[in-house]
Amino acid sequence: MLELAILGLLQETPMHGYELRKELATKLGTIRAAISYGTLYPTLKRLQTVGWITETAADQTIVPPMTSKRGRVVYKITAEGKERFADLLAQAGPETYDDAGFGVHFAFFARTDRATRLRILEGRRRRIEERREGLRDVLSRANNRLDAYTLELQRHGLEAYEREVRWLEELITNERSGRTPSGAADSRDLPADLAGDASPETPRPHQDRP
Amino acid sequence: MLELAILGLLQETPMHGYELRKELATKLGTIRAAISYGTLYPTLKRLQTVGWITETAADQTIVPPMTSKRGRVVYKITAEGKERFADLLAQAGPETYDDAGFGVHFAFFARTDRATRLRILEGRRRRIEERREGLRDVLSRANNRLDAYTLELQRHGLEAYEREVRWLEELITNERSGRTPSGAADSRDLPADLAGDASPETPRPHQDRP
DNA sequence: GTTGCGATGTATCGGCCCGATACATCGGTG
DNA sequence: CACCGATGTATCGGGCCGATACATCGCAAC
Repeated sequence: MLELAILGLLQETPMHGYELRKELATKLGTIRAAISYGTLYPTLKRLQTVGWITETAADQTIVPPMTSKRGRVVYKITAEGKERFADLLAQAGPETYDDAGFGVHFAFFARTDRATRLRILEGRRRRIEERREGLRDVLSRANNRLDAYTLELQRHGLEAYEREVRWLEELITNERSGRTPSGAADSRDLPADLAGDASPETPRPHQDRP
Repeated sequence: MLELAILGLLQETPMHGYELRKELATKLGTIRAAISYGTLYPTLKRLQTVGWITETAADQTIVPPMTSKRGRVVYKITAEGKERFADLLAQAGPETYDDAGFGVHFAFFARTDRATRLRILEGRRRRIEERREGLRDVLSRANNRLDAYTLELQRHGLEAYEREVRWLEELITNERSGRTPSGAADSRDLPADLAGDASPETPRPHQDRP
């Protein structure tokens, strides 16, 4: 799942690990607080060995600091990596509907075609509905087996599920009626490769120091 | 964190692994969907080696099935385990305030004294407030750097944080005014072992459905 | 001016936890 | 009696986290 997020960000622009972590944090903020380096670097290494990203020496002309020794490492997505990213975005397995998986997929919906978006939203809704029903069963059946605090916890969780289902329903309706959340361009018309140079009103996905 | 939950359940009654998993699921339903056996059994083993629980052969007189071969294993909490459970419940570290940690602690609030409950609720509130502020910063500062879907994801996450803070605030107010969610007995007076049967009356802290 | 501190930056290690898998028994129903 | 779903115990590979270590840069305080 993290692999997908990394490929997605590197598709926008090459970065080094530290930047990647920050971008990941703002992009997925609500989904995963902040990715650990103990996760990030091994994952980057893994992505290199399978050839989806490459490691390039720091671009000295643009970014002077860290001149010697253990210099910065800039990661860049490969052509094969772009293919894999597209594949991963399009194909939705069961892990696409859990909290982390759904969040990452959703964060890249601007790069996903409408059919896939709908499929994922509906899969997610189904997943949450299942959890909601399970919780309702517990609450109705085991009402006197649980103490008040535990019940309150369940009640609060149930409310959160109900709210999420409503949210998903709204998104699904919007998708069906052709509207994206607030007018983002539909990805069907995108060049499939907008790599480094950002779209007009999407200024610098990331601002490097002047 | 899982250790705490296991000790808590075994304090109510001895169980074998399969039961434990089910009880865990209903008790923590909203927190962690269902604990994996790949987590449960190693954890039980670990708890045995440190001496907080013991493994006893299945009680044949009561539970006849699984008569031979790889029989059921019933786990029971030890005296030291009870002490550790009390310690873990009372002392709140940083991990007490993350999603999993808070959920487990909350699920055993009926066994926690009021001062500790307040401390934990306030710590959790602070934690969520921090996340909320971070998210607000992202949303206000990077409004034009993110696409509509990502923004929608953040907005939804922000709303969830705001809702949780309100929920916590309500719980804190209730605690301060001496009311537990619905009148569960304060744990100071409990016999430390109330096993299976629950509180007689379980009204709603928060009234909702008819 | 140098000292020290906070932000930037790369990397590893132990450990928790998950999903997949394997194996075995028990209580039914066809 | 054959099968099947629920019950039950257990391991393995791998993802991810928190703690930790180490190095550089920019800057402000002394």
